Amino acid sequence: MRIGELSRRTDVSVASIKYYLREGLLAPGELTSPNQAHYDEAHVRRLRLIRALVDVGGLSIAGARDVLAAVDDDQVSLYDALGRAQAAVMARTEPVDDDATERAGKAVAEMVERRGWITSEKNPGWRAAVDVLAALDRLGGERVAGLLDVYAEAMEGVAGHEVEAVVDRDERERSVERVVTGIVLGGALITALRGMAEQSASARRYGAGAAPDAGAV
Amino acid sequence: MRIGELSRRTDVSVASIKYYLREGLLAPGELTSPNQAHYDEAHVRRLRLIRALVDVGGLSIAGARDVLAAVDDDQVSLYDALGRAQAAVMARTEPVDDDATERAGKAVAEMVERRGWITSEKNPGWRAAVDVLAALDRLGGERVAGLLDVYAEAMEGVAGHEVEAVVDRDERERSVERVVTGIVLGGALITALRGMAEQSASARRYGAGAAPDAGAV
DNA sequence: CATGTATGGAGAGTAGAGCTATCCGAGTTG
DNA sequence: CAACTCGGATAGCTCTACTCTCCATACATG
Repeated sequence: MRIGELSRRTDVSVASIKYYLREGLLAPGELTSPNQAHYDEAHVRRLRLIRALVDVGGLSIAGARDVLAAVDDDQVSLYDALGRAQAAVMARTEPVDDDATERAGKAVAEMVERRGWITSEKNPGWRAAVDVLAALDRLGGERVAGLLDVYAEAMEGVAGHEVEAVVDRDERERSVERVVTGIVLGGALITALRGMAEQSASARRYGAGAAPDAGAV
Repeated sequence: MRIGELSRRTDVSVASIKYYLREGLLAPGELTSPNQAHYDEAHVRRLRLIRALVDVGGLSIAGARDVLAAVDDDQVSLYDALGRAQAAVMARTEPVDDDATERAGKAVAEMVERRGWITSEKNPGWRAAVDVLAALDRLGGERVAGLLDVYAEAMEGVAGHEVEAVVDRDERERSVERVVTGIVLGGALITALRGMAEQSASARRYGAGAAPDAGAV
């Protein structure tokens, strides 16, 4: 198919498709003449993946390009893909060096020790966790910070299931794609469900009748 | 203190402070003369909160203004604050109307029914959950979608603890602030810990020695 | 008390992100 | 053969989150 049909099939404007081509998120079609190209089902699929990562997962175009490059590059291991997808979904901050950060670093290291997690300070999540705890420290948010182990336990349970579900020893490319969608869309799903669960928990705790449309905007 | 000291105390540039004043994220200082104003500890605190929401929580300035307005407005209930904070952290998409969305809507409704959650379609999380499941449906991501109940159960556990930790019947304003930081920063913390837990789980499953710096970028 | 630096407030300017529009010469369709 | 569409390149646009400049004060220092 040519670009017009690709656009119709995916509900992405021709201009945007051309933009993604330029930015390297989407492979060029096969040229049949200097100004005519063929696109196939793989392009349809890729475009849907791009929109899912960007619209639903909230990735930037640059972030999406990064993780998609990992999907395409068969030198990239599942571990690397995991790290890249994580880096793409986490807020990046430049490091500060204060007491709060130091205390936060210690708290994370102790938690990892306590739970016996096999991870390192190079994992994007480690840095991000330290940043959050440091910010909470500066704000006096000790009640939230006190839930560190609650959160950690919940994520430990989730992560075990995710790894089982997502990895498949046979097909590398599909596996990497599942890892990426798992991290990005799974994260969005967790956020969404947390919102619903919180509304439910507070309704149950403080009376369902109090605010029937509670949580609506 | 005057604006210069406020800037030094918080590591936020004077120009940015003025911008936050203009955008209504930060209340004006008390004027002692037409071009001289006083700022106090509340301003320091608020600025730190702004930076935490924006830098660590990834909120936009408009999103931060929204949730901070809820903190300041004593007409806003804890329920409303919950909904506003949720809306600010979730990716907003315009609704599509296709088969995938319909199936996703059914899956969410059934899950809510099954678990007996007290929530409604008006909760921002509900819409977001439907969007994610629909995107997974379009991508053939059934393995991730199959974890819906795993995620839901984990979030159910987390939400219970969060509501207990965060709400305080006595001080409304502080409570609202805790709700907001809990949703926004707690969400960032969950994302970070999930990343670490995933690295750990995959290292444990597929051999820790395989990739010592696994997950690094 | 003169002189230099800081201040509040307003407006304009800036850089980057993510498209969108226009143009062109070359195919394709009816 | 006329009207449409294409691939590719470039320019332009809108929005966000600052950042800069200006000016008439105000405070601070010798």
